[in-house]
Amino acid sequence: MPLDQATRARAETAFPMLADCTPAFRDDFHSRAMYGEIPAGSLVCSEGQICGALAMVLCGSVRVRKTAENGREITLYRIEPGDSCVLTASCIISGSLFPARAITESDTCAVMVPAPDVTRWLAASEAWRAFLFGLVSRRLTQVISTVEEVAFRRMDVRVARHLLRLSDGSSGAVRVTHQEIASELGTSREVVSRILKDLEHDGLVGLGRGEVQLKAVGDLDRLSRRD
Amino acid sequence: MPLDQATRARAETAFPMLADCTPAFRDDFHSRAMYGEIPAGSLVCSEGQICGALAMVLCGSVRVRKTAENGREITLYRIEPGDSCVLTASCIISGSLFPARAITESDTCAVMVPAPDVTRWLAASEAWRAFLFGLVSRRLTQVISTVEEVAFRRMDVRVARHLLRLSDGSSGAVRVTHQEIASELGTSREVVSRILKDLEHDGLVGLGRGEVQLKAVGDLDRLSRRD
DNA sequence: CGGACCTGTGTGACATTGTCACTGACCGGG
DNA sequence: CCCGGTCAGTGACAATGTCACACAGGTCCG
Repeated sequence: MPLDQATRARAETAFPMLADCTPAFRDDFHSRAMYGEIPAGSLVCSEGQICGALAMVLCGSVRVRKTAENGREITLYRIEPGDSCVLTASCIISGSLFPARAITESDTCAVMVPAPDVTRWLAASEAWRAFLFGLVSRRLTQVISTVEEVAFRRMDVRVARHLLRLSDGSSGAVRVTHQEIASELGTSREVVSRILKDLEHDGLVGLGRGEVQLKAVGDLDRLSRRD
Repeated sequence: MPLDQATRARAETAFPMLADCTPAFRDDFHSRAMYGEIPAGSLVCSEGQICGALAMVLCGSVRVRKTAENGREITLYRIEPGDSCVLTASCIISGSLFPARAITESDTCAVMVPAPDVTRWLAASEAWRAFLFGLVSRRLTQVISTVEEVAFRRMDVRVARHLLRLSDGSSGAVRVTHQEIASELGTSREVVSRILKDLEHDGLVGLGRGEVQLKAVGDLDRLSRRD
């Protein structure tokens, strides 16, 4: 469905580029973009797929992950409000294949732009070019920092970081299973269990079925900054 | 120095985009681009630097790597003839900082494009847009596959792959130190030494100071495809 | 020639992480 | 209540990372 007034406003809040661009482009954008909602757990884009539209996320989040043959998986990055799937963008523009899987983590709403418009605006609008390149550049930087994490960081540090990210840095309980943490970080459930047990032993967290209580956020933060 | 006739030809061979584009753009490109040579071992771009020009490589190669606090390092990807440093490109266009270090591995020659022209052509030339997005897309895919390697692949498999890459898949000796392999793969010298000793024991390779002889390329290839 | 010195490699001990096999604890629905 | 599914804990062992140190092959220079 095309954009109503309220959705236009939300889009312009999430994507400041739409406020800074020329009125001509903005009108064109709003006349072509479609509004869509995607329930949690949907497969947005799968390995090797050719993408037909660019999703610009307004609410919810999408996890882009890579899965190994043995079932282990790792999160490459997340697409959150104000973001967009650049891999999709790259694939649209370069015609190449999508090298990972994207799955909505929560109910997600987005503005969808058909592929032909994505390329057309690339020629027509300075703001749109800057927007897309900004996305790609940020994404590349994010994936590179993922490489750094995986290659150099100790697993307890990575678990601590992830817990803090989940809790927004505040104290309290986080609802998450050991398996979910393992999938996020690209390791196995047993390793996460072991590390959480150690953290519990040291009083940094408390453990319950499907939840982790952050007890000493200061210590967790210190741990997460090690090395 | 600006491009002479021979260099123009080399550039068009390495970058087919220059042959497929409009004559107007091609002329513009050749009038603005500069030819440059960079000796092996030069630091092309360092962490956090703002890039002033886009290098399009004609010969030689550039290794882009990330270094950890403890000195370990890993190769993110290589820029080889026909490639260009997209991180540079992204940084130019989005004005962000370069998140890694790029060092020439061998004497490298390249065509340099000043940053203002990079953005100007982005508006003016369809071929240039397709070229840049293609680069970025490929690069993102490469870095993602690096994540996959690091997160999921066994180290002996990765060492075998790297040796085969170095030798172009043929038999014979490769001049490389254990430390160099370790830096390439993001591990430590001791681990590489241990794995090479095992490979030697199994008759897959022979070892000498600063060199590895590939003795059973078939077996190495089989190992490199495991999992 | 004989050291001083540098780079490259080998090795043992130990910590961390990954894998496998199995156990039991919790929770919802019949 | 029992059953089946999800979730977590554990021990054993393999693979990898880290540290400390030994040693071997060169180069340079007195």
